[in-house]
Amino acid sequence: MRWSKLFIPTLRENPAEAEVASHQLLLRAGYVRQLAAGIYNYLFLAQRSLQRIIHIVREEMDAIGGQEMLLPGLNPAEVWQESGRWTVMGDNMFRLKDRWGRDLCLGMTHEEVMTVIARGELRSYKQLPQIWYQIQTKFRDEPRPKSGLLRVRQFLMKDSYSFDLDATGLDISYQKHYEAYCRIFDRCGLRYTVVEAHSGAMGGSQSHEFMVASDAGEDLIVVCPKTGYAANLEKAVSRPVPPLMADPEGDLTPEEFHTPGRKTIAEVAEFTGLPETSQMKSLVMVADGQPVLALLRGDHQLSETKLATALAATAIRPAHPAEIREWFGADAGSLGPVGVKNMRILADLALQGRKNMIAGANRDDYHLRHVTPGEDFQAEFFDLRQVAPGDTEIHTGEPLEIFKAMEVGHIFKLGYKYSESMGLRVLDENGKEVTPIMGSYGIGIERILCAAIELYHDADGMVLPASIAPFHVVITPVNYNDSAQREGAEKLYSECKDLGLDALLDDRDERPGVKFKDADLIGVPFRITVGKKLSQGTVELFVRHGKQSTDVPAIEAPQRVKQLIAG
RNA sequence: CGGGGCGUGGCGCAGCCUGGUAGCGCACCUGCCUUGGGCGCAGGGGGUCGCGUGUUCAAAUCACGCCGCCCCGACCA
Repeated sequence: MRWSKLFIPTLRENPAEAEVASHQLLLRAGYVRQLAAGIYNYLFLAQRSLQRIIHIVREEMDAIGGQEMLLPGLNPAEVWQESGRWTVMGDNMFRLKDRWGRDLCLGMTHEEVMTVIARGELRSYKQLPQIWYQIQTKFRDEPRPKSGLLRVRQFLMKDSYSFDLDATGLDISYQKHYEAYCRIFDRCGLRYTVVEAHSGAMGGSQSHEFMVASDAGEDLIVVCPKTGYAANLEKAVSRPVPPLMADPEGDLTPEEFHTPGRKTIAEVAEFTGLPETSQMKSLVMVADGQPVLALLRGDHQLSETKLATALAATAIRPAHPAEIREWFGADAGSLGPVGVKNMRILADLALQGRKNMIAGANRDDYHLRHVTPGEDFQAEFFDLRQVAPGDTEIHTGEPLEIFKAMEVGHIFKLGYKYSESMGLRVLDENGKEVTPIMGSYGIGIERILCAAIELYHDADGMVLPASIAPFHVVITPVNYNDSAQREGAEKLYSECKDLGLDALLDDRDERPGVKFKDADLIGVPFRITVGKKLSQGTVELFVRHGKQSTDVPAIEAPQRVKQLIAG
């Protein structure tokens, strides 16, 4: 294509609202324009790049037997009410009414609709397994869209769903997806980590996320380079650093002492001269309307996800100050488990076996010393603790690393949640009715592009992998008014096209600097520069990644580009 | 939903405190010039100053209300 005819609105300066690199560059390079918060127009370059990503996704999904469909974005309320998610999704769901006042919503994902198709048509075990997928626009009314295309309200997702006769079948479908996802992200040129993910209180049994390490990401992941352990922080387990001071020996009796104005763990630690690891942290939470007391070692953080999982709760929040006062007769800062009878007490595993610790006395400005779990109060023990820097791998004690990452894919064993609640049944080989088991698998299409930009950019712009760049190569005559250069460039352009390369001819009457800057910005991986040396039959081959430039014979240049892309 | 910031030509900003002429850089258009990293000269077009109400002789500027966008937090199948 000829640049002079294209709409590629590059910007010299960074738009003020863009914070993360991918957002800045997508705007500057003329890929996208914002229409509203979290809603973007994908212009020519973005569309090309996304189509190349989609092409890769489609090839790999087809390769594992996936069958592409296209389901409606507009859904009737009924199917979501059947699964119960009409209410569970809350404000994150875009809802609307038709002219008759019937409730509709915009699809956030398509488990329900896929299950409706399946239950209407699948009759026999002979029809299983099935893998159905689509590449489709999803709508989510995010409370806070941010970071350009990273968290938006409308986005493209490849979502697939597997239907199997039994758990063994699901394992196979799951594994197929796992491997297909690796191939997809490999082909897109991403460096990624597969982590164990929280599968939710929603009946899921196993789940992996495909994460790209980046400070622009919103997730934290825990990785052990030595053992290969990798998990989302929501799910990760670890061996905590040992307590800094041994507990006093013996079964001592709890003893109240005055702690005026000391509310935080740090203040109490300083006041008592005992480290935070000798303190017991008491957090009052409300899970599905029920109060619960969560206990942790003083230096540890509660994982609300783990607590919710332990309680099988769907909604969890910290208690309000008024609730705490009502239930405990004291304010946060002086709370503890001793004498608490009106709620469940869950304690983190790190408190198991500890004794004679410091805890709040449930009396303002008083704490207790010599508090021992199992003796002075009873608690249910669970892993409630968030992995912290310095923790080690739970089995080996090898060091763990924690870093930010963005989620580009997620695979999920759904189990029977939707097939059960929505009445999907088939007959097995004995003629007995059985409920198929499902899996659900998503890929964020735009996030692949964002992740690639976050991973591969420099001060001059994007450095996209050839597989997802909008063009493979740009042919840049230094002076388009020079007829020799112009003709040489035209020739190279058609040769590139003949080789099957996606070529862009920069036929604009611009100064060379402008053309170079623009080409660098939009991230085309290769550039053939046609200048004065053309008279000796030589052009320049510029490699965007690394910015190396070499003189090559003009007749060889297109083939060289093709080889570099293949290699 | 809590906290903070911003809204002035397409983009980036100044002007606002202390009310009175809307300004700069880039981009754009025309002409000349130039052609290896966002050239140069000259001329030119384009702005309901987010919206509304109020104060005032007079509002981009002051007050109140609303809307939008960004950031932090909460939230995030």
